[in-house]
Amino acid sequence: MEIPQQLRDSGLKATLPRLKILELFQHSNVRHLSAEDVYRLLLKENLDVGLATIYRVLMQFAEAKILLRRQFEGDRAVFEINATEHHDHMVCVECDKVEEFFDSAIEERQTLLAKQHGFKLRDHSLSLYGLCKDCVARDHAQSSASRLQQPHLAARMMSKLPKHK
Amino acid sequence: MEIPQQLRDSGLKATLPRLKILELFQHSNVRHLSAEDVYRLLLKENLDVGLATIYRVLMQFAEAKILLRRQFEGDRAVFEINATEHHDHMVCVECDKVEEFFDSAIEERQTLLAKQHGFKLRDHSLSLYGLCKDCVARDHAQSSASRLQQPHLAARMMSKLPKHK
DNA sequence: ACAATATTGAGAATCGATTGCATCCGTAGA
DNA sequence: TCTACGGATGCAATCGATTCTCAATATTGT
Repeated sequence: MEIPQQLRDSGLKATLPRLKILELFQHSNVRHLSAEDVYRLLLKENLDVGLATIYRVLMQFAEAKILLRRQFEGDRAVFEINATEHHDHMVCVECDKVEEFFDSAIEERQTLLAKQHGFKLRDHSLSLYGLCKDCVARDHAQSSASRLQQPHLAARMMSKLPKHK
Repeated sequence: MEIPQQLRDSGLKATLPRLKILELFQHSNVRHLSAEDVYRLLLKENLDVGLATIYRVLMQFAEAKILLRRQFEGDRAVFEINATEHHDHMVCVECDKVEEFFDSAIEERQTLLAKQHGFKLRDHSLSLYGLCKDCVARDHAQSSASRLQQPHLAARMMSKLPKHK
């Protein structure tokens, strides 16, 4: 469907910021984008849309079910287009890559467990955290050289790096 | 084990704030506490510990695996004592009650799926959101009277209430 | 008890996100 | 096509949660 029509169907005027933001999610090869991500991507196209507008538009798109809002462990919120089937996520704690997966066995168990608890299920969120295939391989290559000393707990505690670039 | 010893084993000095905070988690009947929750509970015992200290101590306890940090959908971070078996959560979107559950079938599927993706699993987070048994019952009782008009999408968008009291 | 060192508390600073407001613009109707 | 209305935008101010800075204080090994 045409983007402007899709917007009007949700009761939203077809403005430039909204058109461009939706286009971004439909065409970007990165599926999960934060408000800042969107802001910077639009800047690259010489579109200086205010951050406040981006936050507002993302919120409206989420309300209209055009986008899905996701919140991974401690990280800022990201959005993805709501066009594919339901799925959960594997997040690499090293390179931040996000992979998607679906498992009907897990879905069924969730439904069953909710029922057993008298719980009326509205939504759920399952995320696996760890090292993706590439990062496992890379870490393995490096570790042979400098395996000798691991920083101990106290030292690691002091070195929490910011997550975003 | 004695609390002071438990702290020293983690390389932490047995200070009053730390003792009291750990005690709180061991004895409070509410399992999941935010930093603010801890702050207010300590105030009730006439202990005015600075918020910064509480955030620091909670972080250290999480690093030391004494506490587990949890982050539910959009909400602030909460902590729970890491003494019981691993479990996941059902969160009531109406009364904020948190129930815990465990399902080995789900756990196994997660392990399998990670392996299939070449993913080295470190951690995972599964939360179900919906209405708990009590809130389902309460809503049901009220709905017969005022079922007539539901606020429409735009109106609901405008009424995002803050989550904490 | 003392010195060395870790910890605390208060407030300022940061971070992501939201909001108020004056202005601007998309769109339905003339 | 033109116009006016109401929604949409940008900016700056603000928010709540968390982290940082730094001087003052408390804990621990000796």
